[in-house]
Amino acid sequence: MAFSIGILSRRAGVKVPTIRYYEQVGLMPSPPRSDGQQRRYGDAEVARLNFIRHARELGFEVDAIRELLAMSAQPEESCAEVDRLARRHLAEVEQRIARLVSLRTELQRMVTECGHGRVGECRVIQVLADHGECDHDHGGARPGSTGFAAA
Amino acid sequence: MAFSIGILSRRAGVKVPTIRYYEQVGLMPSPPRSDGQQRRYGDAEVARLNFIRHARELGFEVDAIRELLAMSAQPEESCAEVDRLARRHLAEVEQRIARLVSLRTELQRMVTECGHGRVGECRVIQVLADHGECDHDHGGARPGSTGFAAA
DNA sequence: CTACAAGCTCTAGCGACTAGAGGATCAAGC
DNA sequence: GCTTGATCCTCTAGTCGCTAGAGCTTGTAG
Repeated sequence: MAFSIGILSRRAGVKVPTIRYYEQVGLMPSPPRSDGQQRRYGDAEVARLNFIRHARELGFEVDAIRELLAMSAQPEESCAEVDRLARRHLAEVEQRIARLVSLRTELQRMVTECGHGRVGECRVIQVLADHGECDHDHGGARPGSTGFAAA
Repeated sequence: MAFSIGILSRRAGVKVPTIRYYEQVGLMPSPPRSDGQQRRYGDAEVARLNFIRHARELGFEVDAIRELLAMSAQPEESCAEVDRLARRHLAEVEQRIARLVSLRTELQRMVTECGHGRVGECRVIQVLADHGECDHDHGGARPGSTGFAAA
């Protein structure tokens, strides 16, 4: 019935130090201890940890999971808050996708324009160097030199 | 000709503490100092910092930027390495997009299936709770309770 | 009863910054 | 020349979600 943190780890697919970390940040309860101060868990903790793991896999932050867990303890309440949290997270994921997609576009343009010649004519380097707000030219850089290479 | 870190900050669009951090990790050179030990920069540093900022905006890691900067100092070399770095980064971005897209799908499914009733019947909570490896039932949870809610 | 695996606490590290304390310096105005 | 206030300096610590390791104790199987 009562089992160790290692067993819990295997049953829920979460590493032992991570479980202790979750306890520290208040996602998991402080469980009862054995005579020698070792943590003892039951099936409810497996379920809770699975919930946490799945929420993390979906990209929810620890703070959000704390709220989701608190809400799931109030099954008679309206789920409007749960819905709001999930929608907000969805919106964040969509923003990150949009941003990454535009990064991908620019990266693709860079690598397809690269003529595979020398660094001095490399499109990748040029794009990285040219995108700043250097609207006035800083003068005498020879072609093929970015002029800032000394660290 | 020689200007302060604050001016550099404004010209390159990078915050002052970030510039000092870049110096610490070797992306920016240790510049000459004034009599009172304040950093003095020139135009080359503006260009270098713009390069760094743009690479960061494209999601390159600091280690990769260090390599890109070193390569750009060798304009006669082949740009094969530059190309390799950019392509590897592109592949990482594509992986992240793929992962986020599948997250988005699951999140969308969750929120559209939510009936906006009580938490106990909320699809969002159910999906989070059910996805684990709890293939055998943990017994007597009343309908509407996840059975792990005590922290 | 002895190994030794697994547990414990505590501290520090990752990446890329950001924030703040507490003090020095610089440039401009009078 | 002097004062003011913005800017600069170094140093430490915090962010997030873990992960790694040291050094010690406990549990369990043979």
